[in-house]
Amino acid sequence: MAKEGAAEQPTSSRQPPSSTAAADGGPLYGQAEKDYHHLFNFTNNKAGMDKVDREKANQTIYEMSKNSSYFKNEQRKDDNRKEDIDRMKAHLEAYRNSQPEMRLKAEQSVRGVLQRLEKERESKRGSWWCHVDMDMFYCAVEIRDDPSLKDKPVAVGGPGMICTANYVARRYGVRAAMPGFIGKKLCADQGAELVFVGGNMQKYQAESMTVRRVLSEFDPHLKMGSLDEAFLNLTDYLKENDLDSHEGRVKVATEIREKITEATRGLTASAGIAPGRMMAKIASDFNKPNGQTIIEERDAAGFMDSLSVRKIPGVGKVGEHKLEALNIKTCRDILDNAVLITQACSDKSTQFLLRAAMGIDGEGRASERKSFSCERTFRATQDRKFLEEKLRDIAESLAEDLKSHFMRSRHITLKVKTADFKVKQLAMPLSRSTDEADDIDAGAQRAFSKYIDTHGDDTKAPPAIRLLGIKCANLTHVFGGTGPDGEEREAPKGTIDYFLQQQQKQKGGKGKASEVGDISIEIEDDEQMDQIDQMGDNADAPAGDDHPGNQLLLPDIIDLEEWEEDVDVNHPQPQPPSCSSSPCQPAPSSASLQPSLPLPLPQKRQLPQSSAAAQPKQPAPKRGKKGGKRNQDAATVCVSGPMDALLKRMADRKAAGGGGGGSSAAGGGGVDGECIELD
DNA sequence: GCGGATCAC
DNA sequence: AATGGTGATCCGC
Repeated sequence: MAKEGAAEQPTSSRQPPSSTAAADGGPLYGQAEKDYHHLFNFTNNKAGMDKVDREKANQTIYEMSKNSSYFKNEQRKDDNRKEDIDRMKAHLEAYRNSQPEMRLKAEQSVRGVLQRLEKERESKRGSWWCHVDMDMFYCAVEIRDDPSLKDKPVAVGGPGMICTANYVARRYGVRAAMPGFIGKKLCADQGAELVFVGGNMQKYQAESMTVRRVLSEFDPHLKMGSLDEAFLNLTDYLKENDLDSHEGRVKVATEIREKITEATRGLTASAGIAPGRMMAKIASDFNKPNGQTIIEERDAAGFMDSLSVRKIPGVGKVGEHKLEALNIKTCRDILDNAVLITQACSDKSTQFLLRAAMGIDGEGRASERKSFSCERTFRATQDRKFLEEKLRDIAESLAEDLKSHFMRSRHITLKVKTADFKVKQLAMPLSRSTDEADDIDAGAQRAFSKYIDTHGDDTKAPPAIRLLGIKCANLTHVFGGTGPDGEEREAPKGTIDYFLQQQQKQKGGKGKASEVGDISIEIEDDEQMDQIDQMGDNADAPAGDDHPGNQLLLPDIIDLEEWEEDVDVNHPQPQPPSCSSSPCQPAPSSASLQPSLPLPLPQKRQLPQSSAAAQPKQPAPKRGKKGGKRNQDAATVCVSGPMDALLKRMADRKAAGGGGGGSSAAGGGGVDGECIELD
């Protein structure tokens, strides 16, 4: 209620130059910030900086960004979202004015859905998940190995992009995913100098393996999300070790973190234990860094209720703003306004949001990889020859990638980003599956020609381009043939590819040996999929895969359950927020947090809160106090570092050297608009 | 099926 | 010296 007016703001969106005439006469900062700073991904809304510093940082960021093409594009996108919102609001208005019987029906339907979900939650009791998240992982490794960095603001990355920043830097407003030159300025303005450290993927991978080794003791089927985080199903471990109690969980979380710190010679981790994957993940972020949070079943609902919707993995900046336009800020709000959401969101989104708000995990099967992609940013140019060569390089890189994974692709998509940051994609089906650079290149070049043709007539030059990329999809496994150098294609032991290869050999063994040139397999049946799932834990298959983050070969032990429905969001309306305000989360009911280890965190206190259900007397183990709200004041800023790509690229370059090899593109013979023919 | 968007890391 | 790269999913055409 209320709030409605906010969306009415004129925003002057439509005319690009006039509103952005900000160049000189444009809006002054004070006003501008109100309108725009929500556009940044990294407005710090967490603790760590006091308000003054925060405003100062935001001003600096705004000043450095306001005239950039990047920022102007962000404004454009934001304006589009506002239009979406207006449409949505109109839709909702129509609903409000609809026949009472209709609304009654909708309400009953929602009630039914909520009841079903409640039942589902009930049925899933008793399973315990842990999420472990390394604190500022890359940065922590670098600082450990060079203690002189300890008290300086440090960022892993470069002037172009920051992957991870330490907590000293965060105090100046430096964030992961922030361009390095802005971070540098933020520090400089406050008399400090940001130290950049180039990353070393190999090292991080090694550390990650160390962490994994420690964790596998608690759950041999653990799933590494990325180098710096992992999900564990602790249900069995807790039972088998007689630790299935609050105290037990506290103990396990503490032990996990201590063992990690010991094994990594000083790196710290944060952990969350909860009756679900999603809640565990949220919990691990709750007391970062070097902290832990345990959520008991009886506290789960209360914990979720007070949580900001932004904490739900899958609700990002845009989703948050859309929900905010509906006046929905917390998970409790989601449930209270379930009918509204039903009307405003797609079925998928509605399901997702309601489930998430109740703390119910989505069904997540780690599916087979569906695409390979490669994209490069460079200085914007119209030089066609340069661009075509870039495309060739990318095609070669992808071909290598495909080959090393024993995959072929039958469909490519060209991606083009112009100097004004607008992105276009062009699909190009191929006539057959391929892993040859020539083929990929031919398809991409054809798509590129098409792009040029449609974006510049004879009189007007095509726009300058700052990024080119290719995505290969429609994948099939390939075994048995010969590789690029004529050697037999054999998948590395321990990989899914290896598994399938063995299977294929067995099958082939009964009749015709594996003499068949190329065999393509598509995995479709569930049984096979399950087998693949189960092999992930092969401890012997660390395999230094050249690919850092991915290669999901780790299974996911999920309780059965049929409900499909996956993860994803998509809601209706945003609003021109002036966000920033939310001082982190209130910690609801009795989520007990257990410090342990050095832990510089101040003890958090909680006031009794009207936590709905009577508070069963909870064993107050050591210190953890439960009760109600917690204020997160502390100087600690949470933000887990988004993993990078910059580093990946560095590593790739180092490892691969370079793809060279010119050779001309074998022509896309048959033309015919739709599918490019390959010989 | 395509192209645009959003999200996580 | 000018805001990254990879993979996935969803939605509206």
